Amino acid sequence: MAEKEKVTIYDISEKLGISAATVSRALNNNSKISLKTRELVLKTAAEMNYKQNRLAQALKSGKTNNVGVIVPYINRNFFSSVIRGIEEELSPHGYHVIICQSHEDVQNEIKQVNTLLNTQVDGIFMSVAKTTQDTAHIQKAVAENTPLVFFDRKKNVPGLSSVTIDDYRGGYLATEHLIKQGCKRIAHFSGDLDVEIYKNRHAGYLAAMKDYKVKAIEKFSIQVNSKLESGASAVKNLWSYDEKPDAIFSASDYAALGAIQELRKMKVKIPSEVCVVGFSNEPFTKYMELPITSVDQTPVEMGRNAAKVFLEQIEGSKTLTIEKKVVLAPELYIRDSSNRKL
Amino acid sequence: MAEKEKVTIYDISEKLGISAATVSRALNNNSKISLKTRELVLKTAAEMNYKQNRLAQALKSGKTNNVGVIVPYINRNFFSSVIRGIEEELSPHGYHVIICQSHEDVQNEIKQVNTLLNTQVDGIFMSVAKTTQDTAHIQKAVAENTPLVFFDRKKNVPGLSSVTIDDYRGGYLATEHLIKQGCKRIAHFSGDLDVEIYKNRHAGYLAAMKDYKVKAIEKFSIQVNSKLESGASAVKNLWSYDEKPDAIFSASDYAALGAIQELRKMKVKIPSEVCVVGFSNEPFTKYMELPITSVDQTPVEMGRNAAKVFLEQIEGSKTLTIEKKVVLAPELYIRDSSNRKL
DNA sequence: TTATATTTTGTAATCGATTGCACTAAAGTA
DNA sequence: TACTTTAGTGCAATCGATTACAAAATATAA
Repeated sequence: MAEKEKVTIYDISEKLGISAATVSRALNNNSKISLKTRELVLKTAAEMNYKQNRLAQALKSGKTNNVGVIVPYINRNFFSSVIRGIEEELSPHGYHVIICQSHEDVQNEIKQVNTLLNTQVDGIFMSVAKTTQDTAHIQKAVAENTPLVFFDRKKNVPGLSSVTIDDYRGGYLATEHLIKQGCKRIAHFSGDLDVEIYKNRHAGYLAAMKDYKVKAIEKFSIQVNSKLESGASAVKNLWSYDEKPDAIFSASDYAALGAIQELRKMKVKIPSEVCVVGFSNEPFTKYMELPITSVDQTPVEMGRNAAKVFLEQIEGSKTLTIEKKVVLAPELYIRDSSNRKL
Repeated sequence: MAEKEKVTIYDISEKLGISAATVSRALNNNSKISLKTRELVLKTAAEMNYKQNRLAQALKSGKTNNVGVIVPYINRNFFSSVIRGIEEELSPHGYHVIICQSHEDVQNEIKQVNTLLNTQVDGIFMSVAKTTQDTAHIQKAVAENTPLVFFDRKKNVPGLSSVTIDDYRGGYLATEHLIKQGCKRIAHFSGDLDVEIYKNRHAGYLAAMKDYKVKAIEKFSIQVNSKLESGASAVKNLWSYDEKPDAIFSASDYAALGAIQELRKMKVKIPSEVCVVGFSNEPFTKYMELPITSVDQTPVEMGRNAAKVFLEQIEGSKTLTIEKKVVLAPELYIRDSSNRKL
């Protein structure tokens, strides 16, 4: 009904008796055009409620002002926070953010990259799926000259930038803190060591142990996944040994929580007998009755930084590929689960 | 460098010595075209690695295959879960999801609606900002014939569909549960009663009280916001009275948690002396040592349903506007904070 | 075999904005 | 006055795909 007819530059040109080219030039505010015509056009355009057709513009220029973000799941606090950062940094520059989920599966990831490239996004942000090994689909972006920025979980692909946190440092900080609490037998719950971030957290743990001359007991390093049960069963496992840990540094907050719950059942006192530190600073960690110490990954900042890297890339000369590796400093939030000085 | 030349239908038509129109028809698989040519074209297209230019297509057809979602903040669990539902339902249909944040501010909301309409999205999903009163910007979508589906927080605009949960029922269920636990003096923490969802939860609370002939004490209804402190101070307030509540139904999980923390400080036993029920089923509620009973809003389902409504709208006849109000049933997750039968 | 119906294909316009090139008119120079 | 600049516009092609209409090719009927 109301079906507003869309106003085009042709409507304006007709109304003013000038060519559409002139209208376009006036609107774009640059070329050589007389002040008089420009003002007339701008005024008329406003009166007629003209709105640029961004599709036509995109077709002509090849620039869509859309970027894509690929994450495993959008409703994980960490990822949605990164996306928030990206959106807030990019939105003032006129970009729209398209979100895609890989469901932690390479096949989906490949599909998503392809459709994003096909819709001609101006850039792609991604945190790769845990299982991603081959990077052919990612290199396609390079081949098509579409900037791609990794965040958190990256792959080493020449020409591509990344924004990550210093997981090694995060692991180091957490472990150092435990050592300073007087802990001597510190266990580590790591994620899949084939995934870079977990490998680095583990390395940070080992480095701190070494620096402070605390013996790292091999069987105290246990691989878990991000589930409560996984942390719980790791604890059962550890407590079956004669020599029991007096601290746990878990690369996952969920596993840390599972561990705490299990320890409670076993009447082990936290933090006096065992200190626990998690990783990610999930919202729940600070709400617990026994708030959990955790390493914060500053996800919103990560998103903002990824966006900035993208903008530099776009605004810089197109031919020159800059490969920028931004590494953010994680922050340790010390809470009751590991604070003996209460 | 590699800068792959994009293959167009003209390249194919040239290679095969036929017209681009024929190629287009073969690709679109519909019109009358000989089987022979179609197969030849499809084969060649595949060989040449042809990819449709979605921009050109969008310009011609006016359909972008993009939809926009406007939420207050994307990194709130509820909203990101709804978005997940929308994405998962729409992605198989070839749609991309663009996300926008209103930051709970009408001015931003207006801006977002406008830029989404300007980029010609095929549809808009939104949960309005708390402060939104005027709906002129929303009616603009109606005027431009762009389907708009509200979820959770809606406005009454003729012609627009919505997917919400039955907040009234949620409030009723929570209150009924408390009554069945034997509670007689049930307090209610409500949100801003100008906001429909909070009004309805409140109404559900009152209705259950009435149905079960439990006296609703006026001063036991307190307006809070979604902050821990707000819940804590509401408790202080309530406990200054001679007659103290023996249950709290909070329309916010955060306020419920704040209340629990305050009650703990006051050495009030939960659930034996006071039962507490929250609303939203935030992830943290189930992780607490004293897990909190809460009303689940089935956000992913809400997103899926909103997407379905949109698809119906799109696929149905364009002229006929269907106004569909989907109301989902909330679910009460009973946990220790209100379960006396432990 | 010729006339007619039916497929199949091509031509050209269209979606809206941008831009190289050409042209006009006004200003500047000798 | 005659000639060169230069500012300001218009023309028309372009970005790629779609589609009404016309034309050609093929099939069917008489």
